[in-house]
Amino acid sequence: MSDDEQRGQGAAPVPRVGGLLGDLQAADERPVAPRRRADAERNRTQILTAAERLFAEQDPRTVTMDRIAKAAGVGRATLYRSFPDPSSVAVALLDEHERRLQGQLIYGPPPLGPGAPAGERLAAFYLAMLDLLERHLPLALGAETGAARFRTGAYGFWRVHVRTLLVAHGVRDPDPLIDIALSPLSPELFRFQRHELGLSVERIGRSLTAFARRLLESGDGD
Amino acid sequence: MSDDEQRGQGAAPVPRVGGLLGDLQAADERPVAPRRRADAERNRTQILTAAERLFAEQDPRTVTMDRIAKAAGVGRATLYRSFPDPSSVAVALLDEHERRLQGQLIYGPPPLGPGAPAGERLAAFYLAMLDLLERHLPLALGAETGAARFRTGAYGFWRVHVRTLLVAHGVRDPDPLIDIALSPLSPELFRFQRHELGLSVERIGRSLTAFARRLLESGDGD
DNA sequence: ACTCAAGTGGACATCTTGTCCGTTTGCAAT
DNA sequence: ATTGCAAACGGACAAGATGTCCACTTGAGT
Repeated sequence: MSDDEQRGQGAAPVPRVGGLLGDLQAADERPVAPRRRADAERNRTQILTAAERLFAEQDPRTVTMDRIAKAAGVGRATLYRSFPDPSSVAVALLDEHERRLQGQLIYGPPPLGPGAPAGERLAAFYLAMLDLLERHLPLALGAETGAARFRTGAYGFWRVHVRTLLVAHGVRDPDPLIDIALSPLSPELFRFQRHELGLSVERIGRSLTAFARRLLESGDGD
Repeated sequence: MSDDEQRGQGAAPVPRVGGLLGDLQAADERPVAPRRRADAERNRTQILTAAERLFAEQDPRTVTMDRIAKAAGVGRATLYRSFPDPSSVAVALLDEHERRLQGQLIYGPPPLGPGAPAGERLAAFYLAMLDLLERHLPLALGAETGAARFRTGAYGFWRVHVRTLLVAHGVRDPDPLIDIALSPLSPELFRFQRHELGLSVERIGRSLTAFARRLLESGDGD
């Protein structure tokens, strides 16, 4: 769960995600420490548990606020108190899993963490994200609906990471390339390749690895 | 409009799009030639005209079947007779504009058409698609909702084209790379880069050009 | 002119959304 | 323990969207 979930919340609070980014943004608000009531905490857990099951069971795009509330055994208004829409529930769930990878990118051993050439780090990042998508595709798809993936804190984190790699490699104008480099990781695209085309994770992974190396080839800069 | 719009239609006919692909699939049904009634044709025109305006005026994701029907001055059931959901209306509109580009890719002069190296053709394709996105972004965004872009006939056409380029360049396992190479053209991504990051079309275009050349560099095969 | 299938559009039942507001409940101060 | 109060809860409501049904209208062959 996000650290900033301890903050007091307004009428329709959007749970902030994205780890480091969220920490920085909420830093000045944290000391107030308005801790959540026990029943609220319990309900939140029920909501997340029920939602994770729902997203896995049916088409993640058809999960509705009403059904989440019913499945969690809470009223609709209670659910709205914590989340503005179904996708933000999925985002909150995904956030837990993404946090580990975020740590590995910064502090972990190469090639995922610092120390390896940019091209190798990008390739390793692709493989790690593929693994994440394979294991949590329903959540990733559920997080797409409503406010797009570009708005999530996690996406902001991936952007910062990829930008670092591009700059380290000496790319001339890195900014437009950031999101281009991230676009092959779209959950919707993964679903298509994986379940409509029937490609294996390994095959996609090999292509992405070659893709990453080609994109950030050692030798020339730009 | 699609050639296959002359076909007879069932209860909730999905207008097929995508030119060549559509033609091939409908080939055996065409000779029946059950031509449409005049009032149906008139309504269809009204629907498309009104819808194009609606998609441009408001957030394309919020355009509803009810509003399209109201704006076109027809009943809801009449609208459902031709299109199953709002996104398929957008797809039909987009299809007209994409058809010209499809022709140029096959019969036009290089670098868009045959004759240029694969990398240059891919770069030219990217630029042409960017131009299309810039001019018809609302429609492209409207076409995303509901059945995803991967299901449209047009996307199938782009896949065939890119696959041709990859094979011509001698890529070992082209199939997983097809959709990876197409992923930077996601309308949602374009909207983000263009209107949230504030990048110019030219800047995105330069990045994509470099990207295409790097991806299909002359010299090595794979 | 006549016939009939194709086409039309109002209406209906269902579902979802977001918010309001009276009631309940946790927690801390007494 | 008791009590007071803000936080939390959840039933209910109005608005709006969806997909389908069906009685009526209309275009186009005979």
